[in-house]
Amino acid sequence: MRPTKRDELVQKALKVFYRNGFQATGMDMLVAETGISKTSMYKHFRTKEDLILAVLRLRDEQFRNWLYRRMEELANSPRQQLIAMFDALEEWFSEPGYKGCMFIKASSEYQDASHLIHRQSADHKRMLEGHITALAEKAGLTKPDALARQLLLLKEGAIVTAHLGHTDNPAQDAKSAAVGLLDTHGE
Amino acid sequence: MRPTKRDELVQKALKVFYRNGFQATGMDMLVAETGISKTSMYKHFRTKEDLILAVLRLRDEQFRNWLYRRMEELANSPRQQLIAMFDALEEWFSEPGYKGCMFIKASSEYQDASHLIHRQSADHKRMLEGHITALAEKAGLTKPDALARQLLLLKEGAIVTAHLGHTDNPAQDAKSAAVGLLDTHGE
DNA sequence: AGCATGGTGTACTGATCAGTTCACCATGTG
DNA sequence: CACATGGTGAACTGATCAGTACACCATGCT
Repeated sequence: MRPTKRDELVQKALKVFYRNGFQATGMDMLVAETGISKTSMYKHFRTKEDLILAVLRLRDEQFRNWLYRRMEELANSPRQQLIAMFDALEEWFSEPGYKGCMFIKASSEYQDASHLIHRQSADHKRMLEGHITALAEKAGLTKPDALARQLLLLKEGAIVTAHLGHTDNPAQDAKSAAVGLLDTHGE
Repeated sequence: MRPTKRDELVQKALKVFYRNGFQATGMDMLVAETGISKTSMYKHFRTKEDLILAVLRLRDEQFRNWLYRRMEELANSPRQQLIAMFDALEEWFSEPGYKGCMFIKASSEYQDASHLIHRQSADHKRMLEGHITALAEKAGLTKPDALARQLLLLKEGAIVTAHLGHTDNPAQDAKSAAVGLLDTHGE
């Protein structure tokens, strides 16, 4: 099961969905942009929704790997890594074609909390929370779970603010706030 | 120019768009749900986009009025009002049918930063920022503009987190963080 | 050789999309 | 009375939507 057409499709569909939105992207556009035949798509995925779920799974893996790695590269101590999260975010925001968080957008387009796409987006956020909480524990901070949730509020806020684009550098605003939070959470 | 069919349409369309999303709501659904004829709609608005822009204008007015008033009702001093913003948010989040921020969703569905709908959403956030900054100034806090931006990051983060629903009480998490921030911003 | 696997291209279905057309109706005001 | 204003209903256009049907092709394994 090596690099198949299926994987190629998911990777390319990820880019198109990210650039263009989920509902706004039709299967015919996917055919045009990926060069993969519609027949083939529907052999691998029963519905468009199934394809989107696969895309979100890939994006989850991609994003978490990237963020965790980048945090480790930018700082050594767990405490500094938590802060470095916002420097990593700033890098992301300044990439050309930045269009916000795929999971926030997915939950905006598939609003119902019971919808699979919505729930899978929530799962992604939960996994992030687990990682950040663990890091806060390793840093020996008080109330690591509450702190992690607060840091992630800053992260989500920065992500949507960067997309709205009405503010200069939300990542650095979030970073300053995070530094303050870490101070009040002791050590 | 008193309560016309036009206003009625905008008010009812607001609810349908909020509940159902923008792209996912067709004009025929609007006819069915508002009881207003399609002919009439297109007499008042040249396109669906025009209608959405009118809906967003109403929502902006509605939301800011509600939030500012609620902050004043819940607290007296400017400083306490800033903190009360998060109690107001908690009330909002726990309303049945809460589906996140209409402007974040609008900018998710109309991603391009140059799109009118996207820009009008950014305008809404800018106006909020102006108000909160002024309040931070009245509270005599240091760096009121930076503080306002940070508080609003917490607000946006809480809004999307409450919609994703993977966390218990993001409003109170945000409030604790806000209290911490206010402390570091002196007085 | 035979045959399965995984892919292609094209044309189609029925539904739905935004938007238009046209004939009609109720109200109020000159 | 006449006539404008603001509304209705229903049928329509042409495009696009998700998904299907069918005939075909290339590869590789046995």
